[in-house]
Amino acid sequence: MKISEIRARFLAFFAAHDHTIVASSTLVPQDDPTLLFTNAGMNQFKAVFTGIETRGYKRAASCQKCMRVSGKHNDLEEVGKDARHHTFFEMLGNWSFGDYGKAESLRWGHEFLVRDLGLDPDRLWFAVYKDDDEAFAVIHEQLGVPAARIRRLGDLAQGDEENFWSMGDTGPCGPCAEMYYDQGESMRCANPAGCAVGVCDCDRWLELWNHVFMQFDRDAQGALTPLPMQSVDTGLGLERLAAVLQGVQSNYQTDLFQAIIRRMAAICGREPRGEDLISMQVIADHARAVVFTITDGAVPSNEGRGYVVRRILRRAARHGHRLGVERPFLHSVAETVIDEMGDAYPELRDRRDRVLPVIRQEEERFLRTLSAGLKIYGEIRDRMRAEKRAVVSGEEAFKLHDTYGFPVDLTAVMAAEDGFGVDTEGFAACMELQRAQSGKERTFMQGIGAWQPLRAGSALRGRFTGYDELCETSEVLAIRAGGDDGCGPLAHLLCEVTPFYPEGGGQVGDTGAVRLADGSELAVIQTVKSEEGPALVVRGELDELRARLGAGGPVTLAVDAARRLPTMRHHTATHLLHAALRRVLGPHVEQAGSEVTPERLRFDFRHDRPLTRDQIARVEDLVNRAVLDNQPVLRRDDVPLAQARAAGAMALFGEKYGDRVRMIEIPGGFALARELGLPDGDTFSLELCGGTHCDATGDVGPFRITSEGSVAAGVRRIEAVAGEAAIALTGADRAQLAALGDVLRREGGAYATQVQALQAERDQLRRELQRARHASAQDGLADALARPQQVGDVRLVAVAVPAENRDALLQLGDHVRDRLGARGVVVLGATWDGKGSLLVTLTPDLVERGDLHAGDLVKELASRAGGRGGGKPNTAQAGLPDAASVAVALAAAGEVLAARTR
RNA sequence: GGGGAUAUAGCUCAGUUGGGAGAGCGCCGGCUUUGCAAGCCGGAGGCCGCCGGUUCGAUCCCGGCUAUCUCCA
Repeated sequence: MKISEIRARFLAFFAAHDHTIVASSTLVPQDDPTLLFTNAGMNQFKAVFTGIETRGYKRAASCQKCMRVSGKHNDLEEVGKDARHHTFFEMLGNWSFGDYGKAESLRWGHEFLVRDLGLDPDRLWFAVYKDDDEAFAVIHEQLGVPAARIRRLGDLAQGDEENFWSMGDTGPCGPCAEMYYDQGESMRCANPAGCAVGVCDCDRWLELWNHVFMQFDRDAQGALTPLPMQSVDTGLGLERLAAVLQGVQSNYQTDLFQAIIRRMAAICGREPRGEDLISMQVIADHARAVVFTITDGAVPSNEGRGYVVRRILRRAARHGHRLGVERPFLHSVAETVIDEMGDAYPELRDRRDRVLPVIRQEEERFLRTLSAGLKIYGEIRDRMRAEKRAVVSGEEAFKLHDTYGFPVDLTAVMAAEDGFGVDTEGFAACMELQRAQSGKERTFMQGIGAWQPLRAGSALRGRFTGYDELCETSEVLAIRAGGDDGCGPLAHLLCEVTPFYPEGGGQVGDTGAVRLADGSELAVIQTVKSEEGPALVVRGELDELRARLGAGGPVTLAVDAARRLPTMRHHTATHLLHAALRRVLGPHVEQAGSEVTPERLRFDFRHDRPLTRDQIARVEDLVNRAVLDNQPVLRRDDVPLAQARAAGAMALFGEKYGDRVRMIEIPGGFALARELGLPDGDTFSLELCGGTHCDATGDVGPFRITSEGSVAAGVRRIEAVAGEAAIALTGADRAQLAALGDVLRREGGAYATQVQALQAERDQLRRELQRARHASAQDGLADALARPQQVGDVRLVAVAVPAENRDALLQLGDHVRDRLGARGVVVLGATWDGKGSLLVTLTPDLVERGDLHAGDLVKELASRAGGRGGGKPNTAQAGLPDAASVAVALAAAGEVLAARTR
């Protein structure tokens, strides 16, 4: 049975049992800083389980894209070596939100595996939590599984959380039941404690399906109280289920992986055997991970999830290298992944043309890093040979890895070719040191406490009204600690209704004030999201604030309109800019990030080359025309996601959306229609967006692009201003131009041409002046040259010259030296900027002779005149305090030279 | 968030007791050549990333900033 069929049958099975089939959520979670990637099917239902969010269904099933890159079974360096572990994998799951419970979940699970898929029921084993008699009974009595094949595991009292699931130390938790498949005696391990479910962790006992029963809420003391809404959360690994059904012993032998491995074998021309097979498995796994993460909006970079993507991609590239492939190849493997999985995940096909080049670019970048590293390695090798060492030190290997991104295993390969070893222990020690160092500083985002209600019994739910209101009277529901920003402790307030917009979607959080019942005020310095609603950030100790707020009577919440209004202008301008960019550059332009503040807007988007000046002008023009059109900005709240997509709304790459979304639409008016040749009434911009906007485009006011540049490969950044800020900018520009006009004494017009002419004239004059000065200086020197001082066997020319900078002085020195030809010493003095300067130059034969050194001479002369200097044997310079000291130094030249020459 | 490295001509990079900025490729001009990713000669092109400090003097030493590369989280 092919993987695609298993996936379809799972969903069909649960659909037949009244489950709503939910699409996989994106791999890149947006509002959850604790999560790098979606790592379980239940991620998208987290808020539903905790009761904060409700959906139109109580039963759901999905096939979820998942990524795991850390943890003992998912260590990146281990993936691909064994039969089971992956970075990217698919998780089948069914859920009950306060609907059915253990019995149904276990029964359906069993029914699906045995009756639908035809697994041998005698090979199924079960594990339940020690005290979960209910689950035991269901499995034993209703499913007819002999007691001998049901194990009781875990013991919370002993700290053994086996078969007991929890989200964290506190919160929802409960027992779970696991379904295992016995792969047979031939797969058993040699564990001395025995080979059995719950004892060993080997491939004989394949854990297929985990059913979690969320029954309790655990408090800080560890006490369990039953939840009002009992839920079920299950996870069934698609890859391992497929391996069982296809009768193979490794996930990599299933149809989907085989297709990818075959492709790789064709690319490198090797057989999938032994070490080569391992490399191909690594590549197969990583190619899937790379394709899916990039499709969902991750981009290889040097931090956060982008860094994970890069590491995976580079590891795959490295294994390709090992297979003898020296040119970029991953993008072709990626094509196979897209071909194989595009039916189940249409987004792979939709984004194909964006994803493949990203992969290729990163691979090429890696090749560059490698060749740079190779050079550094070459230096190390030369040094080692010179020092007659045979082992690359841990520090050296680590530096290659840490600073130049050169993989250690490759260092080892290179070293082996040169007959060297590598100190891998030393390397590991360096690595550990760095790990410890960065771990130490992990206090980020800490200090946010739990909400403390001001009055018992009120629901902790804040409603946002800021789309329409800037001021509200409301009740403060709860307060919590908000960490410390370095200027003192912070606290968060949760209000029943709040006009304050929390930071999100690129838009900054609102600031403003809370007026308390006693007439005093609290400054709101920021607003952030929380699961319960917008949290107003204020300064102060928790206890002190609680005292001031009392029992939470009504307060007045006033948003700082002087910041909010320009922010709204910039947000609406951002949508216009996005639409204009797509019109001017093409539909491939996609938002890659944005920041909207009162001062300006910043917009990052995908485009692979710099914008020309003309394109920038056209984009700015188009936005201004859209403003001029003064079309209403239409806001539609609560639109079903599917409907919004069907309407062609631009969803932000990687943003997390619920089932119902908010849509911002800007119609294309008459002027725009003419400008762009659009059909009348066409839409100019349609985006999913939670931000605050102007009522009409005219409110945006003038729009000016202030900069265009690059932030990462394939991503450009535009910064712009609208409204007041644009007026200010225009004013500043006008003032600049006026000042320029005043200087040039011209009204308007051809400033550039005029400045060019002035520059040309200046260059000309400068050259002429230099020539004239040079000529006159040489004239002045003619006299001195004609009568050089004879000191011993050398001739000395020591004279002051009218040089006006160092270059001129050096040139004169050269001139005199060349005229002297041989056995000549030149000492020139000059004055500029009120300070004296001295130059000593020797003819080459004297330098060769070795008894005279220009540097020593100039030092001696300078010291006699209160200055200092030095230089090379042939030429040297010194600085002197003033013009008078130059004469002193020149006068001493003969005496100093006489003392030194032989 | 924390560390390491790099920033010099359009591109790839050299440049150490701190003392006149270089090469190769590319570009422009001339000569040569049946043809070629050809040859020869000449030329243009640089605030040596930005700001400050030390120094008589900084591409070079020190500090800060910015950008890029890279590792760890």
